[in-house]
Amino acid sequence: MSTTHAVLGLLAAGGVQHGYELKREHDRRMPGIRPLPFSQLYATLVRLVRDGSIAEAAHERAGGPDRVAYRLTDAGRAELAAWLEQVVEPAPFVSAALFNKVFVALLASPDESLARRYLAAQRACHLEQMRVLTRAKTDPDTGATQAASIDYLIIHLDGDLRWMANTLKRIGQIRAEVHA
Amino acid sequence: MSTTHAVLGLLAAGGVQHGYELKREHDRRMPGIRPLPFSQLYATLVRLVRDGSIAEAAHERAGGPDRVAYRLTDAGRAELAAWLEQVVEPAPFVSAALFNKVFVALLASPDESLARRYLAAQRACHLEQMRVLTRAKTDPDTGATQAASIDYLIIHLDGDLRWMANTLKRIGQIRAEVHA
DNA sequence: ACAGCCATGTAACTTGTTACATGATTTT
DNA sequence: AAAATCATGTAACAAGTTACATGGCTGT
Repeated sequence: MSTTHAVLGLLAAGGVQHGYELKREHDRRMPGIRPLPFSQLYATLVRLVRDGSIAEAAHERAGGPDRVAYRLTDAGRAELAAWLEQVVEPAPFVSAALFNKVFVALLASPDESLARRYLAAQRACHLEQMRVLTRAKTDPDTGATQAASIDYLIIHLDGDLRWMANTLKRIGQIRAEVHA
Repeated sequence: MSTTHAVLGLLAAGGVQHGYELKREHDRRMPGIRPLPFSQLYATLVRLVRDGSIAEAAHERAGGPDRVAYRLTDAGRAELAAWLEQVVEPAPFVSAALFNKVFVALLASPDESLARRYLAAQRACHLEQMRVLTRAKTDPDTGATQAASIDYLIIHLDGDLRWMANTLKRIGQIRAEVHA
């Protein structure tokens, strides 16, 4: 879903491009987003062509391997515009590994010691990652894009830490409910 | 991944159980986690049997349709314990629809107005959801488990809002980098 | 008789992951 | 001559989504 629209966005920004170039530009222009694997990119391109959002613009063999260039179709441009007009609906449910583990830990063990132990270990891990990211943020060759992504990670890491602290306080009550 | 271990956890807690009951207990004991669709549950059970983490314990036809009861194997118990010992490694990359949209909006439009417009709309949507969740949290028949999940959602919604505010301030700089 | 819950599944599809296959050109 | 980079893909699998198929039992 996000890969799809990232590709549409890149084509909108850069005009016509072939797969390899799209991958490179994706990773270069949006550091902080996970690098796009070729296999996924090529699969996405096939789907986008099938769905009519993009079309082959040219086959070149310009002093090298074949390259297939793609262009946005009108349908693709419309699709992209529509996606950008829509807000992301906040999920009514939590889907985070962290959260799941606490509950499964409470289920799996009769007392709450396992959950406490897990929360303590996870806290240490999060704190360490906070330190790493904080250092990376102050690095002189971190651009605004990188900084925005580090910001995002730090904010949510901090959110997790606060949630874990809250949860630890009420772990006994939660345990009782889960085992009810 | 989380469904898998949720099922193992339920079997560890309940000793039991057949598919239907696992689904019911999953949803009842862990409100705040997305209700588990039957189709996904049954697919998960097949995988777990294949991988040796669970085994069929009994086929009953107790005054009703056939039920296939499952039990944890030793391998399953070990797998569950190992999973609970591991902390969740914080992701080095952002993967959030919110984040992606801002960058795609900057790519797709020559100026930053689209990104600004999106951020404003998303902010309104997030604030509204915050209001809904805050109300739900103070509801008298919200238990500790529900409260923990609402807490998680509110904290991360708030994180998003702070990130969006930060990002809005530096949107010009980011735009420049993305188009470089 | 019919609705609704109990219980198990299949099928088709999307998105993403990891690993591998193929071959050409450019750089060292 | 070897290594890196350019370029395109396939295959298999994991996890999750939506929709549909099947049939028995229970309560009104």
